[in-house]
Amino acid sequence: MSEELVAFFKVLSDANRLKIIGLLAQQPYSVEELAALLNLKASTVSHHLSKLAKVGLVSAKTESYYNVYQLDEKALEIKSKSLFSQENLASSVANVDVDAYDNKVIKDYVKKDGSLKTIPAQRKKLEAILRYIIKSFKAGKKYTEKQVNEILSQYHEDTAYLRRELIGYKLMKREGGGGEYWREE
Amino acid sequence: MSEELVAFFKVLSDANRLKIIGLLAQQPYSVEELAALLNLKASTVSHHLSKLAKVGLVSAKTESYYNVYQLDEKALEIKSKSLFSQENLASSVANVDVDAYDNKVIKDYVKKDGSLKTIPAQRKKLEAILRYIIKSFKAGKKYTEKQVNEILSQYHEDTAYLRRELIGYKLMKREGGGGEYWREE
DNA sequence: AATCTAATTTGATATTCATCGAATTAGATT
DNA sequence: AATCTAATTCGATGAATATCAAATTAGATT
Repeated sequence: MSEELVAFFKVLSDANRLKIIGLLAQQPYSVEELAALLNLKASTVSHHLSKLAKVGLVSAKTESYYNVYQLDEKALEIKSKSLFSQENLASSVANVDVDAYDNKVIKDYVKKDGSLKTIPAQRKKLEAILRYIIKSFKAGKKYTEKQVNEILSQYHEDTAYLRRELIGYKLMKREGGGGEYWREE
Repeated sequence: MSEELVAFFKVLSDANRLKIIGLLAQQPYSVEELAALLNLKASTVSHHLSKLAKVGLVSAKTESYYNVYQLDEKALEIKSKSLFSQENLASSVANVDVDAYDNKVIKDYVKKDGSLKTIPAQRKKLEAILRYIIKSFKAGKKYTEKQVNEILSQYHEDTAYLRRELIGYKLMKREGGGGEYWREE
């Protein structure tokens, strides 16, 4: 899907191909004429035209000796309107592993036994670790501070710091003074 | 002018840059995060981002350690709407010599004394030669057949053929039986 | 002040691709 | 049938560029 979009942009990312589109927007031309107009060899123009044809922007009509190429203005209009549609933007990231960053950070900071080597100082890395830790809490369930500390102690001895940051980054919530905690959804 | 358009397409003709745009369309990211998400080195991502920034599609905000990049959606929308505007199509051909084909044909068929080596058999080349010859006639002036032949004889002895083709291609017009000719405008 | 960290820049490498000339193909004219 | 002509395909070459590693820069933390 996304490959198609890349291919489309690749085809248009050449000055001579853009000139061909501009010329064909005025009137149809044969390969030989385009070659003379662009100061290129016919073989080169043929090469460009085949790329343009492959994405459906131009088409050829055989006229006695000549292959007369014309612009498909409909295709151009349709393509240009949908280029950055929600659909295309989404498809471009379809194969991206959205957890790659978190996984990388977890790999760097979590030991084989599941505990943390250290608590990362960098904000974004800390966030990733906190997102990892919060999974140990069931959504909807209420925990006492003691229970919270017990779970966090699997990760690091500084449970108070982890608890505070979980709340600071709004991954966990606390009820007034009652000492009740729960995972934010 | 046209160079700008080529540059824009060049920037977008890379799969990883499109992925970056897709990702930034969802939320801002730091270079490091993008590198992890795309499975690339930070230096490579930095390189891509600088190209995207150069055409105004993304911009960076420094946040403590991080350079957090965001998509400029306005710029994206504006650009995408005007990509194939009449203006851009015209500017792409601004530097094209529209007479190049005719000149090439003339160079191939006209001797130094101004007469034709031969009359080209190919339709498109004949047209170019006829467009060249018709310049010897003043617009608006009426000519007798004898006068027409005299002018055409500078180019080739087969004046009847040239005369017929000039009329066939509607470069010249003839009044009924009266034998009056004039150049079409 | 000294040390870290993320980002950028630089240099090198490998790949992609525009261009040309030569060979081939497809069609038309004689 | 034989000969032209335009177009395409093929092979080679040189230029552009995506990528990485290493060095450098800019800022923040301790």
